[in-house]
Amino acid sequence: MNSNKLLPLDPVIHSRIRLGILSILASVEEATFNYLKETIGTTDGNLSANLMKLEEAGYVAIKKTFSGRKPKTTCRITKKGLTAFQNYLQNLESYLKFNK
Amino acid sequence: MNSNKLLPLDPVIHSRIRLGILSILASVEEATFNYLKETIGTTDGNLSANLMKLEEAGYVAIKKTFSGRKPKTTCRITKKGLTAFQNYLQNLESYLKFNK
DNA sequence: TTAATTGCTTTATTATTTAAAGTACTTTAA
DNA sequence: TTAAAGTACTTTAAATAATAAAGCAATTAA
Repeated sequence: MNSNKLLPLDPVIHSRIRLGILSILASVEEATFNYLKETIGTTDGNLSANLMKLEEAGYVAIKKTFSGRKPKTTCRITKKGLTAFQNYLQNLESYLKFNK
Repeated sequence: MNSNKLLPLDPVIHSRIRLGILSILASVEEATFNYLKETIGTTDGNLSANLMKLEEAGYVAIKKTFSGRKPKTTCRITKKGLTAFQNYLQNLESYLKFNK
């Protein structure tokens, strides 16, 4: 038995949408709103709200520019976000490898 | 790039408490209320409510007996619960191994 | 015998998620 | 050229869920 306590999971990260956002941003340098939406498989409103939550936590940086004449939202993970994400993954292991 | 779509995560399982319950029960044959409570690190009320949710979903079976003269709640994962849990873990990999 | 403890469940508060509607344009087509 | 449809989001409101606090029915200890 390697583990007998489960570690806490950062509630800012432990939501399907936000976990998805961070998983993607941890591997991809930066991503657009639409890329995130399609890859995660969610709605505009849900993604918008969850991005704001991650931004408030300082886990992602959101850049608003224009692509031609259309608004464009680009997101990247911050250093703080990456650290938090890595810590989340580490704690998650206590669940996945319980008793292993 | 191995993956470019994130798979859905069963909402009955994707909660810290319920994920903890299933992680433990998947490895331990059966567990008492208190063992779960201490291992997960939660309160009585929270554990009680989440166990009921898992029971309603048919993911865990709850047995109520007496240990001497005191009530005792013992939980085990059902076949349906194990299948759902394994599926959850498989889908979770699409997050953990994104772009890997 | 009364106070504390155990082993839960129930209720109420707060937070989160989801869906729907709204805003501010841009593009296409009549 | 203007009306309709589309894009790219944000905001609001409703449904769900999580957490904390209070409650209950005993048992055990002082």
